[in-house]
Amino acid sequence: MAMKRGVCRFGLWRVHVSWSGDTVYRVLFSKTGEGGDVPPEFRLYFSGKPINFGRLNSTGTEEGSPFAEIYREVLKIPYGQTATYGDIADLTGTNPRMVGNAMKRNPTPIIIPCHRVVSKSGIGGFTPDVEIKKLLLAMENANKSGN
DNA sequence: TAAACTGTCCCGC
DNA sequence: GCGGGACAGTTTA
Repeated sequence: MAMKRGVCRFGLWRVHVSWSGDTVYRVLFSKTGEGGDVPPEFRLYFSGKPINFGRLNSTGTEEGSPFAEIYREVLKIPYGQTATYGDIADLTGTNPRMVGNAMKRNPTPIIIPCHRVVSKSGIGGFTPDVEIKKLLLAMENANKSGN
């Protein structure tokens, strides 16, 4: 199956998705770009629907990846809720620094909801821009309970 | 308030 | 192929 590439709008940002069928290979944020198809889950999610991406597979989460266990725990965080780096570190038997590292290396943000992992005393960080994280959390918080 | 701790990836040799 | 530095945090002194 040929890999497709599409762009979905999220506020001022554009979400570039490389995917094929029900597998997502890469999710990137930028301020430019348009056109192409993205999986329907993305359009629903960015339109404010409290959906999950359970149908979609994403690369980087398969066994063998050093961060697989961390990603697996992050995937369990429900829509509209957050966990701290320390929580994930505790669950996976590593340390918070490692969790932040794993989030940064995460090839498919949104699907792996790294924006739901926050610092114990703040929002933490986000690549390429923490502003995206703030927007995502605000959106989920506004829609999680029937709006 | 400052420093140690941690595991992995990336870059330079 | 190997070694040093960097990193989206937390805890302790």
